Amino acid sequence: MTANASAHSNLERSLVEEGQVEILRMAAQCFMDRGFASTSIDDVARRLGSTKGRIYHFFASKADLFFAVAEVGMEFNYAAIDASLKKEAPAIERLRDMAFAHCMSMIETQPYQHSVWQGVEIHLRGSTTPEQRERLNALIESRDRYSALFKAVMEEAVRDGHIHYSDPSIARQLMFMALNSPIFWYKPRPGETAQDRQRIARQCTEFALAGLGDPTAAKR
Amino acid sequence: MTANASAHSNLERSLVEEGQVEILRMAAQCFMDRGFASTSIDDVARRLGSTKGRIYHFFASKADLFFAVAEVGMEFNYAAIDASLKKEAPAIERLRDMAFAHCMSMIETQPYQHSVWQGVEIHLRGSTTPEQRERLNALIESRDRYSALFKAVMEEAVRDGHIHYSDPSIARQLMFMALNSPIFWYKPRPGETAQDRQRIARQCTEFALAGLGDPTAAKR
DNA sequence: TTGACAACATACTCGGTAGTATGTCTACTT
DNA sequence: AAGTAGACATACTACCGAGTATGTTGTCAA
Repeated sequence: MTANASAHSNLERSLVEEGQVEILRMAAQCFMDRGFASTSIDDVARRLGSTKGRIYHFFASKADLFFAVAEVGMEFNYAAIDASLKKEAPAIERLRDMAFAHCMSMIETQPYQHSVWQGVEIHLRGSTTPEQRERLNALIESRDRYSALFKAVMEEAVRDGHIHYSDPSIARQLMFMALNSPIFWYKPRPGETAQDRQRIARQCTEFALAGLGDPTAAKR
Repeated sequence: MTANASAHSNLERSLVEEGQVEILRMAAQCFMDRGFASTSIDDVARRLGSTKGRIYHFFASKADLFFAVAEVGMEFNYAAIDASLKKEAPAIERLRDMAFAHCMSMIETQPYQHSVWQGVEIHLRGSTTPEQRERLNALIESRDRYSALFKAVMEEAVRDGHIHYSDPSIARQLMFMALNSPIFWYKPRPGETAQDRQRIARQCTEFALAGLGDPTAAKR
């Protein structure tokens, strides 16, 4: 817990000026709890024990704040899978590591990831103002690049004969769905350890790998 | 398509007075496109080519309309898996049929199911007024009973040694996540046939079954 | 034919919320 | 010591959207 938590904090600090970090954290919590549309700036301010003024001093608009949260969330993900991605190992092994790391990121930065999800959903429905559209497109692009990292490794694992499926794009959707699912149902338990979270991520990963046709998956 | 579409229409007609059906359909579309919170009653009215008056004549509030949509959605699901549930066959076979039928229901009544999902999410965040709370609890209860139908069959299949996993509740979450996922990424294609949708549902089903540890799954 | 009611449309109220304008205090510079 | 700027708080505006109150029109019963 301490290792990852501090890693996240460092990343947060590197991305935004100190002082905005707390705002982002509380905003992410609110967006997860009530959804973007139902969250008022005053809600976030209340959670901060401050007022609107503080938020609007740093962020131009509600959408601006939201995108900041989502972008930090994506940074978490890139950082999480980085080591596994570069590892020298068979594709199937890299894929498993990336999947696990991704899933752990979903669990340990859940509020941020929930905002990322909402951003993607908003994009799918297509309802946005022209100005926010650009920022949203950038987020989606980031998400696509991230997804492509998995795509490449998956294709390699298919060539190696370790996984197989009919429609690759659907397969990726299903894999991410399994790995992302803790976003929706994970709830930190009092007295929970890092091992507990790892067990969750492991089961999600094995489920996903097995779903992709890896015969060695879920044999535990 | 015609068979299922008419089945849905019949169910819709049996559940609500004729004339409300069109309202429910358009409302479901709006809720899917913009989300519950961002959908205004005027949006729904515009989609209907009418005004607020028509909607408020039949539904007491926006929340009332939403719950009506979600409840019809759940009725679709119960109806969809009914035949598979009663079938005389090994548990693993019933499970596969139920999973497939459920997934098809997600695809073919997508807007309704998206509302069901949102309802569950709203419940998870816990933010609602006391009055709507009761109606929401009923929806969640319906969802839980529905999930329990799968739980029973899954336990039987485990006893038969056809599937296996560590945490049953997580396993069920993951299975539903895979089966429900078309809610989010399915988009009807022009000129699409019922077979196309079945192919999608089949891949989701095989992914889910394989994820649950069924060694015969995804062997196609 | 006339009333009564269902199925809407029109016109309005009113609260909540995004965004703004302005004030205040502190720290730091020179 | 005075000036400046950052980091907020306070007070206000303007609008949007849920809900309501009140028409209007067609239909059907008696």
